[in-house]
Amino acid sequence: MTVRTRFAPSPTGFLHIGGARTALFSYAFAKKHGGAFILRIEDTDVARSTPEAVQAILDGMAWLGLQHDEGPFYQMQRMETYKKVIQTMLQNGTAYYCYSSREELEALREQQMANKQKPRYDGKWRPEAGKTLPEIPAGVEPVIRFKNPQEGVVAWDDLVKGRIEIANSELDDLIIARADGTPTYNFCVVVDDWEMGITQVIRGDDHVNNTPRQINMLKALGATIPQYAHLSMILGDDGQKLSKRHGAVSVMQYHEEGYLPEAVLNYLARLGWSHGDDEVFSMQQFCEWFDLDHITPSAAQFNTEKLKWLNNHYIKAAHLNVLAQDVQQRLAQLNVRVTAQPSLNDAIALYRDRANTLNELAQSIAYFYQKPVLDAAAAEKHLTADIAPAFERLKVLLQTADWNAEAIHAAINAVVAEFGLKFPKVAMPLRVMLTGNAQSPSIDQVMAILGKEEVLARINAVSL
RNA sequence: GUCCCCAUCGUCUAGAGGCCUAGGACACCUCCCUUUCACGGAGGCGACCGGGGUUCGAAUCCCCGUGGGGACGCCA
Repeated sequence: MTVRTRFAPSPTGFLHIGGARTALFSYAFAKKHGGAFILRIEDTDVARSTPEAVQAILDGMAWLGLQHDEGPFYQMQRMETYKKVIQTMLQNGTAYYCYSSREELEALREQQMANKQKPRYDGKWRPEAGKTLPEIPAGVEPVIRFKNPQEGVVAWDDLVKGRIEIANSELDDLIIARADGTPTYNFCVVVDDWEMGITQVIRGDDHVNNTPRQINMLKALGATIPQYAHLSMILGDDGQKLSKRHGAVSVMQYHEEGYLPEAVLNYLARLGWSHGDDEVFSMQQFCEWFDLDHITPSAAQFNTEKLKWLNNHYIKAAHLNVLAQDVQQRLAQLNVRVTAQPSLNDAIALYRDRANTLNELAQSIAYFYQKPVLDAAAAEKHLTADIAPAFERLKVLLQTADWNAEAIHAAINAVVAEFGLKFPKVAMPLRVMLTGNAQSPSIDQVMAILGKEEVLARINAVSL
């Protein structure tokens, strides 16, 4: 059978890191088996779903390059299908109307909690052979409930967690359609997974408890039961659960902060999945290697430091032109206008090794295009009066030097020799005058890129 | 409270009963490279939650405990 997986987010917020990993694994599983990856938007919660969130999810998926083969399907556009199925269930007795009010149910729940019982529907309106149902109250719009079996167990072999068995006595009759007639999540999922021919449901393990209910409904509909793989959750850097209030960030924020999608993808792939000792691999390699057997069942803590390390790796490996295009925009955001000279590509080539993010890269090379602000501590330490004579001489030599790193290096060396200094005694002040900082790549290379005119201007701007 | 799940270095993980003196990666520390800072290279520190079984042999299997997490919505 052809593999068909799906990613089914609800558009109530941005695509966060946990959702992105779920999507990645679903995508990779489909690719690995030559199957289809389907995107389905679960927007049946009309009150909380927004078109902005839909767009945010689409943007996030696009940035990561997780392209779906089918969809996006929107559940709100499939109402007729759901209603048809509900009618069938009402007719064959696997679903029924329930007139219990919200207040009634709330009171029931509280009472059960007080008695240290698991809160659940009491089955008041559940039709049974020989049972007389209460009189239908006036003015109450009924909900529709699924008539869950009361005996036996539901079991499945979870592809990540192994066999899970839950007694039907633990389950109650869940609502499949609201009083206003709109179907609810658990029901839509069942109908969609069934009709869309999903073969492996790969999702977060907060859905484990929904699985037995869904299986029961699938059985009631005579549908084929897909396989399930429940992924454990991703914790924040601090080990705390990620939530909207705490730590959860959009994948697009990683874009804004200067992470490459390759790095995020590679990092996410290794969060909960492994292929021996392999750490760095391409998306293509991942899709060839991916399997459900090597997914860890336990929760994983996000580690930004490792993400940065990977991002640095991909920055070092990226094509210069691709980096230049991106960095130019980031510089523009910093109000730095990139000019033809100094060469942006050269500046990036010089700095990429030390940048963990593209933002860092942009910031670190901004001084090529705008006068540096001298770091006070560095200036005090290195811009001392005693080197003034050496710099007078250096200016003369630079004036006539061929403008390449070797010649510049030779010029500095000549001054160093002439004044009996050590190389850093000249290099460090130069560093501060030209870049504003005490750290930079080889100063001769920096100078070569900056250009003779600008180098001399910056040296002259400092009075020793 | 009830049900379900989870448990190897600080973090991500390898590990499918002997290959484990528990391997790799990030982080951290030391040294090398060096013109500073990085990059790179070489080392180092550092873990099988506890207790019982099963077995000739257990990080790996079973049970109990402990700890963590999830679910219990007319949310998804």
